[in-house]
Amino acid sequence: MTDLVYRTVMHDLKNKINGGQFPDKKLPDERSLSDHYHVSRSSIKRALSVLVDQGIIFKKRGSGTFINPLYMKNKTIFHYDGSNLGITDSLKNKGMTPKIKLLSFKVIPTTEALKQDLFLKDDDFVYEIKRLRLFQDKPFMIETGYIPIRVTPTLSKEIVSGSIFNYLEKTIHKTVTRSFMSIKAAPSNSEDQKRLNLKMNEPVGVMEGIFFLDDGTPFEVSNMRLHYKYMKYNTFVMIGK
Amino acid sequence: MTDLVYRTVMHDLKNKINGGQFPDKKLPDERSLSDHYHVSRSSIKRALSVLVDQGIIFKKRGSGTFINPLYMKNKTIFHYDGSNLGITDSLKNKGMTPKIKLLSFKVIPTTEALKQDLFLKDDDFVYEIKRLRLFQDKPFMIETGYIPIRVTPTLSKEIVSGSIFNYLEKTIHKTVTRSFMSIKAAPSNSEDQKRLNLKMNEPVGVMEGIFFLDDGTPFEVSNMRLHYKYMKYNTFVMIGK
DNA sequence: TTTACTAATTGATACGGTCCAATTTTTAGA
DNA sequence: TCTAAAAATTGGACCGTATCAATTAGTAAA
Repeated sequence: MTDLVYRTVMHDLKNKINGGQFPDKKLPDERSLSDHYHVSRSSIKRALSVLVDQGIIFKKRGSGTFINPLYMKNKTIFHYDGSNLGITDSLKNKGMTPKIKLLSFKVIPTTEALKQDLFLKDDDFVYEIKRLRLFQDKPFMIETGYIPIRVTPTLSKEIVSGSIFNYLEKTIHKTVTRSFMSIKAAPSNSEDQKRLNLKMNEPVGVMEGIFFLDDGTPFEVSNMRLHYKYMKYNTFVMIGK
Repeated sequence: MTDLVYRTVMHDLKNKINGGQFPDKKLPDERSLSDHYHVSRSSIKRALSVLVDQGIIFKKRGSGTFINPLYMKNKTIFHYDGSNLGITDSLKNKGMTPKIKLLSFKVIPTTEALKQDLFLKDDDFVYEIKRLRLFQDKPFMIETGYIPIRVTPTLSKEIVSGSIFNYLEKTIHKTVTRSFMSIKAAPSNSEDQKRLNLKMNEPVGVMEGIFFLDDGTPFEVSNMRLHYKYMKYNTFVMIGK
C-alpha cells in the first residue's frame, strides 16, 4: 500500500509522535531527519507537509518543527490517516457497514439546477435515487441522489440498494475521487421527522455534494439530510495564504 | 504581497482560466508551462498543486491537466483565493464589516473541558467573552469565547468589543494562523430564538473552534451559534489517500 | 478495417544542490 | 552583568535532473 518514500517517512514519524518519542514536542530538524532516514530533504519536507496539513505538527522557520499540543491531548478528533475526509465518521468507523433502504428509484427529466451541476443538455434524463441509511438499525440519513443516465446507463434496483461507488469501481472501473461539499443546517420537515424519528423542533444537517469521476465528469449530485446528532464535521483550517 | 514565483504563476493561471483562455478545458503540459514562464518545473508543479487543492483543476497522469468543469459553471461557490477558510463567507464578503455587540465579559476559573483544550492548569483563569455579531444590522451569531489570562492579560471591554485577532496582531504581534473546527447542527434554545430572531423549530448551526497562535499555543476556544440561514460551509474534498 | 505492438507524451516521485529569511545561540564589548 | 553584534541553526523557495508510470498516439501486422 505504501512504498513511497515520503509516505513511509510520514507514517514512521506519525508512529513516533503517537508513541511519545518526542517528549519535548519538537521534531529533529529537517537535515537530521534527512540523514537519519537516508532520504533527501525534499522527501522529508513532503512528509512533514502532509502532517502539517493534517494539523498534527506545525513549523516555525528558524526555530523548528513542533507537535500540535492539541493533537496529543485529543487524538480522537484528528481522525484521518492520509485522507482528509471528515464527513460523518460514524459511517466508516470500525468498518461498520451502514445499511441502506431504498425509498424510491426512478428516471426523471433534468431540472435547471441539475443541468448546471451535472453538465447536462435539455433532453437529458437522470436517475433519482432516494435512500434511507441506517447505522446500527437506526435511521440517520435521507439521501437523494441524481445521476445522469448518460454516465451509467446500467443502474438497477439491486445495484442502487448497495454502494453505487463500489459498483462503479468493480464493474466499470471508474472511481469517484473528488467532491465538492456544502454543509448547512435546516429545520426538519415532516418527512425528516417521520423517517429520522425527530421531534418538531429538532433540525437536520444538510450536506450537498457534487461527486466527480477520475476524468472530471460530474457524476452525482447528492442531497443528504442527516439526523443532527449524527452530523459532525471536523476540519483543520489554515488561515490566510 | 506576492513576489513568490509559484504564487505569481498560480495567479496568472487562475486569471487565464477565469478569462476563458483554455476553451478546451486543458492546460498546457508542465514542461511547456515551465518554458513559457521561465521557471522550473518544480515551481509549476507547486502552483498547479495549489489550484488542485482549491478544486479548480485536476490532473491525470499521462493525459494532462484539466479544468474542473464545475468551476467554470459555478464560480461563486469556489470562493477562496489562496486561503481555504470557508467559514461564513458572509463575514468577510466585500469587506463588509460585521458589527459586534458585547453581551458579557468576565473572568472565570477553568473548567475541565477548557483545561483540555487550552492546555491549562487547575488554578488558571480565563476570560469568558460573549458577543452578538450582526451583519447589516441583523444578528446572525452568538459567540462565546474563552481566552486564558496567561496568554493575554491585557484585554478590556473596549478591545473585546472589536476584533480580538486584529488587536493581537497590531499590538502584541501575535497571529492566529490555525484552527481546528467542528461543525454541527442543533435545535435552537430560547436564548438563540430571542437573540437571533428564530422561530421555535428553526435551528442553529454550531461551530466550535480552537484557535492557535503562531507558536502553537492554543489561544481561544470559541463556541459559535449561527442563524441557520447564515451558515454555509463549502469545501473541496479529495477522497482517499 | 481491426488489432496488437511500439513511440511519444505527460504527470509523479525523488534526488541534491543553492541561496535566503527568521530565529536562536554565542560571542564580544561596554 | 548587561547589551549589542556576529555566528550558527533551521525552515522556505527554487532550480535542474533523472527515472518511473499511466495514458495516448502512431505504426505495422493480420
